[in-house]
Amino acid sequence: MATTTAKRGRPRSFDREAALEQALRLFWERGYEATSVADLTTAMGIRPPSLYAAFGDKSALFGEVVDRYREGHGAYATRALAEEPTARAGVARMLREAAAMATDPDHPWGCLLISSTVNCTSPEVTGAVRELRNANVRALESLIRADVAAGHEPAGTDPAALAQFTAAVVQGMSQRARDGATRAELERVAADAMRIWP
Amino acid sequence: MATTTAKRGRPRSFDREAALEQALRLFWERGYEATSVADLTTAMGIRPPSLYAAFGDKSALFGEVVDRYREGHGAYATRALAEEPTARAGVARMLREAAAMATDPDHPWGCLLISSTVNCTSPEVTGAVRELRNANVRALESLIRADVAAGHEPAGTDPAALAQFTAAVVQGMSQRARDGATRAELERVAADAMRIWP
DNA sequence: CCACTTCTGTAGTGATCGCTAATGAAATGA
DNA sequence: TCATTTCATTAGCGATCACTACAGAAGTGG
Repeated sequence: MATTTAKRGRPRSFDREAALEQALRLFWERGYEATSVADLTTAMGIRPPSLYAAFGDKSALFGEVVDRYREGHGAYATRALAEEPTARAGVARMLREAAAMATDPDHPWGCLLISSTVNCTSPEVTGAVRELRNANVRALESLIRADVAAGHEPAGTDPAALAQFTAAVVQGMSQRARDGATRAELERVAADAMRIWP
Repeated sequence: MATTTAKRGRPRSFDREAALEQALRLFWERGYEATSVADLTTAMGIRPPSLYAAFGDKSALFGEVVDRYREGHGAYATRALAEEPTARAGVARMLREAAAMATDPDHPWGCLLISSTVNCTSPEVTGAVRELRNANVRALESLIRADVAAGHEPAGTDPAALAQFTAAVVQGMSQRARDGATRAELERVAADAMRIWP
């Protein structure tokens, strides 16, 4: 198979990445189901057939938005857990950065993975995003467990409980941000949450 | 004005309270906007004109549902804070009971006030329920502050921070319940959360 | 009985939902 | 040049949205 770099046919007349970013903002702000295709095409500056040709359908577009979010605005969490020397330090940094991200005035408040499919009648879409959240909880639990096994955390550290508690706090912080809580308030919540670690 | 107990005209042929309960279940499960009037009339066993005659419109029906929820399934929180001798004991009981309520298999998971208007395009409905949540946070802060002033809480107790932290934990527990967290897991979260109190 | 009031069921309203057929426009390959 | 390929536009698909006009049914007061 020769890799044909030259493209046939009429080239796309809009910036796919820029359009995707507009879709991300809208889904982040309003959620999956409350964002209509008409809303999307208006914000993206294209007509419905262009959206369907470039992205498939609404749920596929949302899937790309979720991927983009996880690699962009949401990547801080994975980075914090991966880069800090201990699980405890990673969680502390993640919570601190979550407070900043969730209240950043440059984009919608809260976390897209947490808020965009709360009221969604599509089991596929709801289930897929829920599974991402629950996988994050399991990954955090594994990270803490590995850290305990390596002797980096004190005895009495309960990986499952700490992961579940951290998940509840993060998801609660997202909701509080959407309700208008400030960055300072959420940073205080994050700092308080760390005090339950042994 | 004489109070006419006898009703004129054709009497209503359905149980208004039972119909309201069915609407509550549906709004709790799916949220405000994702629940259609057709869904509601089917669950309530009535036709649209009966719904509109008895409840006004969809948002007014939701308003009655919210009131019913606050006086019913959601009343445990106010009761816990009012009946326990200290704010600390009240919050501990509220969190413990929240874990049980949010995972009760007899009704939808989570908290209706927290989850039913996350993705809602009506500013009136969204704002009204958000204001109820934020009023609860302020009331909790006042309760803790009064308890501190009365000398029932140790020095160093920060009413605003504790109220915000508790709100985040409760709202996070609701989300975790909708994601499938068990009662035992959430009771552990609740118990852990109480450890940040001085 | 009749007149009056209120509720119920039928059958819609216009608007919006996600999505697409058909046609013309803009690029490439030969 | 000209056929081929791909995209953009117009226009509209059937389904569903929240909501209601209308007429008949079921009660009360006289």
